[in-house]
Amino acid sequence: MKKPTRAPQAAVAVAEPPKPRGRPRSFDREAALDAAMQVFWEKGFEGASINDLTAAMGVNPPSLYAAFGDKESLFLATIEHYAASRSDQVCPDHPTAKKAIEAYLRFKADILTGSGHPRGCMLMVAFFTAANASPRLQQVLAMKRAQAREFLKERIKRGLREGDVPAGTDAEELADFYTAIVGGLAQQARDGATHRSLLATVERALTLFPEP
Amino acid sequence: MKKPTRAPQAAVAVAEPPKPRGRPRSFDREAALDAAMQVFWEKGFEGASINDLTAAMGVNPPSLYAAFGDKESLFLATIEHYAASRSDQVCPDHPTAKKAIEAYLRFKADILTGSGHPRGCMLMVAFFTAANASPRLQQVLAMKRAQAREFLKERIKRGLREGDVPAGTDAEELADFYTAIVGGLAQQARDGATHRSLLATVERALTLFPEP
DNA sequence: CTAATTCTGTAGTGGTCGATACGGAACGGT
DNA sequence: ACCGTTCCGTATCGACCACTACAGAATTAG
Repeated sequence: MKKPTRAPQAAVAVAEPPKPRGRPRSFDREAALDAAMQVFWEKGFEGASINDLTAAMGVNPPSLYAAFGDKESLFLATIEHYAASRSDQVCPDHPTAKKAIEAYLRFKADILTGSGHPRGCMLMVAFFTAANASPRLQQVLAMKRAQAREFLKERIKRGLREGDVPAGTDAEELADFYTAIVGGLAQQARDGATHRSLLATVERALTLFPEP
Repeated sequence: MKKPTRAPQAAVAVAEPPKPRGRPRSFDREAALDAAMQVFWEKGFEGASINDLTAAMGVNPPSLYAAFGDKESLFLATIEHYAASRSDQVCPDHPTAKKAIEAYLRFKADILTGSGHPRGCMLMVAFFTAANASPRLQQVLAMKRAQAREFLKERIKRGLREGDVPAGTDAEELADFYTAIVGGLAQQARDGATHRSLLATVERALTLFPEP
């Protein structure tokens, strides 16, 4: 992607933008994206109107459309923003599958009841509020859900290879179980459950993780 | 509510309707309600338009409004129809709390993946698609959710009294856990999970039901 | 029969939806 | 200074939303 040729005087700054020519944008794109994420997180995809979004972002409709495209593109951008800042933050360097999944569940419980943003999981809200959306959007959301399940499954499989998960364990089935736990936590968090209540369910669910 | 006085000639038929006077309704109210339920179940409250509903019910808008009131009233009627025909069908005569909850979970798994209606739990779809709805509607939905949790909690408490649940068991916490399981099952079913997969999760979740 | 009543279908109502046309403002290049 | 470019704010656009006015059809009461 990088063309080493043609670098006129930019000897120092590599990522320097080539100075856009027209009138500069009067708002912070990342801040506006974060505001849009909060609206979608709270009201869902179909439940959030352009009016809601522009009000929260402090931007007029033409600026929104110029910066992000249509409503669906903006939503996809907020999904990536959400995944990058929340969903994909699990560090993978836990010694055993059980510890990795414990960390994953605790991390989820933290986010689901965290302050400074709406309750529950944005991807789950999106899932249930995109029934009339385009197949493209539904496909992206389905992929995100499948990724979460895949993360659990692959970590269990690695535990099987490394011996910290007893042989004969059904990785698919165990991943399904903990995926269900995460889904249940997300729903209860949306319903107003406390962080403490979620952690209790996490603890209980972890007690039946198979050990050698 | 009943006035024993003034019963002219209705000696035999007690529930006989007093023969309405105007033009008779040209559609079956229960069938229309069931069709509306399917639409709301699939698309959610905000996602289902009056157009979708009238098309599925085979009825024109004025007939819909005359028979059910506004959209929210129709939705509340479908919620009751759903609860009466699906959610409230658990027979309570199981000898132990574990068996009762096992039956409850298996029954949920059956409904969530049943044929002849959309996947997943209508109440959960309603929950996530009523963010902009009236407080009255949100309150009704919250009550329905609380009832499900209460059913589990009370059955566990009864098990504690009758001795089939070991003393010291935290009924609140255990009920929260199985409520999360049900929520997770509902989400996975909506996502296309098989009945078999759901049953596997149910089996796994039941293995950590405390026994004396 | 006529009158009263209740439902049905047509054809809309005002309001909000997502998305835009347009003219002026703010910038860099020359 | 002047021009091309890009963004901003106003003021919409047609489409769809939940909902209904109205007139005629179907029934019962008398």
